Amino acid sequence: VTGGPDGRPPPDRSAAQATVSRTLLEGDTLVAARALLGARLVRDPGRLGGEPRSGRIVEVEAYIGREDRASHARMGPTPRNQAMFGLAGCAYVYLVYGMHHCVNVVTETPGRPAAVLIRAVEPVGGLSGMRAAREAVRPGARRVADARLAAGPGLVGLAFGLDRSMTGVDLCDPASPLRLEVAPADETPPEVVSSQRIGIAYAGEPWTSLPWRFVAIGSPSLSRQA
DNA sequence: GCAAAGATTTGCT
DNA sequence: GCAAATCTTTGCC
Repeated sequence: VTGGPDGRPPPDRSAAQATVSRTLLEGDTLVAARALLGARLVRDPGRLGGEPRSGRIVEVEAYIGREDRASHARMGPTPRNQAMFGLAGCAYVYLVYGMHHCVNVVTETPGRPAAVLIRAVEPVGGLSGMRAAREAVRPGARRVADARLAAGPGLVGLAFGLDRSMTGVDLCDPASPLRLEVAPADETPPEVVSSQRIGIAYAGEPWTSLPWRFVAIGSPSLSRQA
């Protein structure tokens, strides 16, 4: 290893885990959605404090193109959804029902709106921070099992301290405060099953029936039974 | 300018 | 099983 222009050694990134490849996310959204199962969602604490929060992605949904009547991109680019028309690998975080923040991974090429909604994560690290976030929103609420801390799209946002300011963050950059890391090399890839997307009855057919939801079979952290 | 519904979660009936 | 919480964005007047 040679030194940098200023003579100092380059920063040591050998300990950092690799992030999900942008090339993968720039391709077919259904392929990317399946591939994201098993990957890790990681949040550096920053001003939130505590240890880094991380978890294994176990449930996702695909939203593809302007023609998808269930997609936020169905009415063309707007201030809210413009991230979906941007660079693959960036985050699109939106507020739903006035209280829940949900995070998507943008896919495909700029100009064509597509994204993968992260619907559920199996907590791996930083669980105390996830519990603290929950307690801050609902003081005295019933205590849930560790596996249920991020078992739904709104809960992922809460557990990882996300809001719309995270929109545009590059999830493929190892230096980002929020990123996607590949699964440990010794981990067996999850067995995957697809089914209909949830909560999109307004879209009508054929959109409501498309099998664009993917879950890791047997995970205790799914938003509902596979 | 205003009314309506939403890629949800929770707790009570 | 059902309705409330909560506020942004969209659709129509």
